[in-house]
Amino acid sequence: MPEILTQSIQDYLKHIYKLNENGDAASTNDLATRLNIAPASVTGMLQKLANSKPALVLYKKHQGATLTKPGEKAALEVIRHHRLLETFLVTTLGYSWDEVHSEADKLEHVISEDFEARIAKALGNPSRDPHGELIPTADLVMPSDESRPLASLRTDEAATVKRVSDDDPALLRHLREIGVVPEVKLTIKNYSEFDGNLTIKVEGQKSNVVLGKEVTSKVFVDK
Amino acid sequence: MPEILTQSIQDYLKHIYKLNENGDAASTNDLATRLNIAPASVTGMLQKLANSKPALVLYKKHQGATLTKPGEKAALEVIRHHRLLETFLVTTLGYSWDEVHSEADKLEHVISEDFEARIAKALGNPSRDPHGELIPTADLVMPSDESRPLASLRTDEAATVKRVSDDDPALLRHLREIGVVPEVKLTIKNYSEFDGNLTIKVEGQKSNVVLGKEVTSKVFVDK
DNA sequence: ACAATAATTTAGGTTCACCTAAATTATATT
DNA sequence: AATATAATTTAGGTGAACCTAAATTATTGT
Ligand SMILES: [Mn+2]
Ligand SMILES: [Mn+2]
Ligand SMILES: [Mn+2]
Ligand SMILES: [Mn+2]
Repeated sequence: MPEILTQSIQDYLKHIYKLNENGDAASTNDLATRLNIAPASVTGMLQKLANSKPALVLYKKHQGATLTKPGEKAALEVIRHHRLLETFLVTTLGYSWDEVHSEADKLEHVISEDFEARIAKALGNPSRDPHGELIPTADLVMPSDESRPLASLRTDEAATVKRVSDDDPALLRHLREIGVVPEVKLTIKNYSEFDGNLTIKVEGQKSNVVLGKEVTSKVFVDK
Repeated sequence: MPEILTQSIQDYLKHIYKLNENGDAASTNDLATRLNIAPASVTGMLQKLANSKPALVLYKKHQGATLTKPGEKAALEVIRHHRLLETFLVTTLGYSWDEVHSEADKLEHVISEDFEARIAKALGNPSRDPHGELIPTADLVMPSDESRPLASLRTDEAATVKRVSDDDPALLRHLREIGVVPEVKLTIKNYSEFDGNLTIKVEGQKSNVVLGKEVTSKVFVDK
């Protein structure tokens, strides 16, 4: 049993968790892309994680990987660290929301449970991070998320921004600029059948904006 | 050239720096003890650090290791991180001074220069950490330290506590209890020729305390 | 159904930072 | 000066986490 979860293993579990959120098993290639590791190396690690005691992933060759219960707990632990850290960096150290992701990606593996508890308390046990992403609870349960991609809305529909993808600083700066941040309301003025572009009125903004799929697939809203 | 300084290398450099502070070169065995690594492994690493471009240490077999200028800068970088982090943990997150060392030992390798700059600013560019240890400046210069071991004082001498060794939580809790913390004044009431014990009156404390060498060699004072 | 393409796995490396055991040097004691 | 002791180095490992190139297995389009 990997009594100690290395930083590498923690990263694998975190990314498998995120891929699993989209319904299906995490494929070797998808993991390789996201982790920036050769597919062959990913296969090796998946085999190891599946054969460890306790098994952290469920893996059948050519079928991708799923987390076991212990694997999921470990993943949620890392994700909780990451999101609490991002919140802490913004709230306490004045980072902007596009600067926190990479810092949190390093710190998440290193902080103690004590540190985690202290920042959670200092922040008032927040339920969402600066990008609106849900923070797993202290007992490692992920709150349910009803939001859906902005890209799935059509003309005249209205919704509230809930969360945005956090890994692209340039996207985050753009979103901030056009006012697309959590809890802001917006209305779809037009949907273009041709390219999927959405023309959107954002609450508090003078002019409408047109957003392509690269953006609307990374913003999640509630109706 | 180790363009990237691994966590291991950073630890070696930090400990070589500290051993060098006591005047002479850092011996293989002393490093092995402090790093909890077999002497044979330390030899290997010292050879590697001496042969890297640029060389980080000066090393001649059987003579121990000294830092080169680049090695010293790298060491001071890590030490600055460590001490700023300790200060931050105490000031901002309410850690007590015996809890911060191990947390800082992990974080010191991972924070960005941006993080370093932000906490330094938030803390008002402190010159000492919670244990009174001097913090290297942002341009990596170590301020000079005039303090000497409490153990070197004799009967009737008076002094001010400047810093205490930070790596033993039990010692730190004891020192706090008897009021031996930075900037506190004390007077030597008796020196025992036999075992080196000192009987000490600590400013603000009702009764005298007797301290052995294990303690008095880890407390540093100014006259 | 079958070839072309894509995804995945196997095989055989590498690097890093360790280890133990044995051999070699240095230093200290008589 | 010789010997005992301590410090240091050499030699020959290991395990983790990667890599590339080649081989295998799945999937897709016609
Ligand atoms: Mn993030
Ligand atoms: Mn945790
Ligand atoms: Mn720094
Ligand atoms: Mn300290």
